[in-house]
Amino acid sequence: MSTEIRVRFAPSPTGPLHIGGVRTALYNYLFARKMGGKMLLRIEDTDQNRFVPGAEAYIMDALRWAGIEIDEGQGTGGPHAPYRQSERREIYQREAQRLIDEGKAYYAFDTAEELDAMRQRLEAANAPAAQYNAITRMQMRNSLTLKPEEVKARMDAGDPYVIRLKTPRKEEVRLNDIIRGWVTVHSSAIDDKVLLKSDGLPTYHLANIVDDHLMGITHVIRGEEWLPSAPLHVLLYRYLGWEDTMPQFAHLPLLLKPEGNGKLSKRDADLGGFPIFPLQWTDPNTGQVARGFREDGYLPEATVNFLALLGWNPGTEQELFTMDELIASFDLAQVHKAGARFDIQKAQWFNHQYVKEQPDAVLAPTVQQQAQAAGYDCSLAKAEKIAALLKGRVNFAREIVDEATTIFNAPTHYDEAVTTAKWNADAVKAVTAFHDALVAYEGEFVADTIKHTLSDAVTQAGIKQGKIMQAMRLALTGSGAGPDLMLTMEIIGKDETVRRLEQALATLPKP
RNA sequence: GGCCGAUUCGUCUAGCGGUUAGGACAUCGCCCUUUCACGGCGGUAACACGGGUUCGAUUCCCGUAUCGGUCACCA
Repeated sequence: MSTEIRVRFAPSPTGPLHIGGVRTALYNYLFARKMGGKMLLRIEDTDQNRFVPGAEAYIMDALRWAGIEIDEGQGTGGPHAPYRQSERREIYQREAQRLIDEGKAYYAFDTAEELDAMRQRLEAANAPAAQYNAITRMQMRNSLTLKPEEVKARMDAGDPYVIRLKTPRKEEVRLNDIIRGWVTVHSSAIDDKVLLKSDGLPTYHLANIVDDHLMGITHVIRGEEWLPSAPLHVLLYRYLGWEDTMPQFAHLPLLLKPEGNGKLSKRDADLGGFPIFPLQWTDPNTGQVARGFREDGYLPEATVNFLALLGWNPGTEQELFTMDELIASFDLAQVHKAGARFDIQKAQWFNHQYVKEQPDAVLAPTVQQQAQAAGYDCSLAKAEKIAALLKGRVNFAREIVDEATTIFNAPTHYDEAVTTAKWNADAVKAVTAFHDALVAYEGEFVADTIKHTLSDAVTQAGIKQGKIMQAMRLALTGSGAGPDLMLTMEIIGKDETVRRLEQALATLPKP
């Protein structure tokens, strides 16, 4: 008997993966790695109506981007293939048939209209719950109420039918959730769920139990929205005779709106101006483009770190984690029970932490590309220097170029407040002296030597350096604020520095 | 509405009977810096309410309130 831990991420390919889904996948992955187990990917595409082309590929791309590795499953293969539920229909039909044969499920022929009528009738009668259950099923059209000959006749005639679970009338169903502890539900609250749809495909409830069992899943880690149907799943394991190897459940708290009520939605993302999908997604039907964390400039490491801490924490004060560190400290018992509001500011802070630690050479291509896109001429070497200068100031790599406009452009105007306050006779004298010193200077033009040249020139002119630095900055960049001036000059080069000083002297008002 | 779950600073959270209720984001102030930012230091700020249990409840139990989820031939 194997004790290997096996978990699965089982998304439905109905569109781009929601960021909450990424977190669910992440927790599964962390748990699997932590326990030395396996992470499976299964595609739950049993709803033909909701199938969206490209969604499956998107899911796999998104997981790869996040650094979540799949050990077995769709796209990877493994001993339990196929991992796409639409390709496993015979398996579900076989198990559903077994439930029928054992009297634990039955055929139902009710039409949508009949079901509607039943619910309306029950609601009108103020029934506690309008559901297809132990009581109401005897008034419906199914193999429990119809004569065997009629059931057979209908099936032979090709009448559409579903298979429903014969839920017991009164029975306590208990399950021990790893995160929440014991949860007890009375079977009367569970209705006769459809197990096999009239198109021959299973519903989630049947497919997930059958596959989890067949694939040897030991822990089901999924969103809290499944908690209400978890007792039904326990019942199914029992009826299928698999209760002794039933996986353990862990229901994760949901991601909530940044403000207001309800769970996080696409709409909140649009309103708040932040992504809700890991990768950009273009709807194949409408052509609408939804932004992604990746395209917005979030690093996968930052996104993962942010997501990991949204609902879980290690109990220590550590905030920054590599994937390996997350794996080492992850513990399902430390997952918080309540839903977490989605705070994009925190995500930005995490990104800042990671961007400033990126090697300059890694940032350089992005900077160069952004610079070129903005119409600037920028070598890779220059991009690397700019990255070094500015990466600590930004939340996103793409913002580096925004911060670098004073490097690419000579001033087109000069900040008025700074001009008024700092552009005086001493400033002109100092800028002139520095200009002249630079023209005569023949050595290497780097921050260190520039600093000395500047300092010497200004001192010789009889001026205190501190008094004119703002003016110097104004002359060179047009602004009173910005990154280190010496490094800025090094990057723009001697010729351009000299030229800008001349421009300032010629343009700024004579004090 | 029925059922299930949750409830600590504005937000993410630590806490698992006795703490000056800790950290992080955000915010404010100070320092650093020739400037801005980064960074460092510090401040403001929380146990939903009511009953129990207990020598003692943020912590355990029960109500109430509020929030969330779920009640499909969707997952």
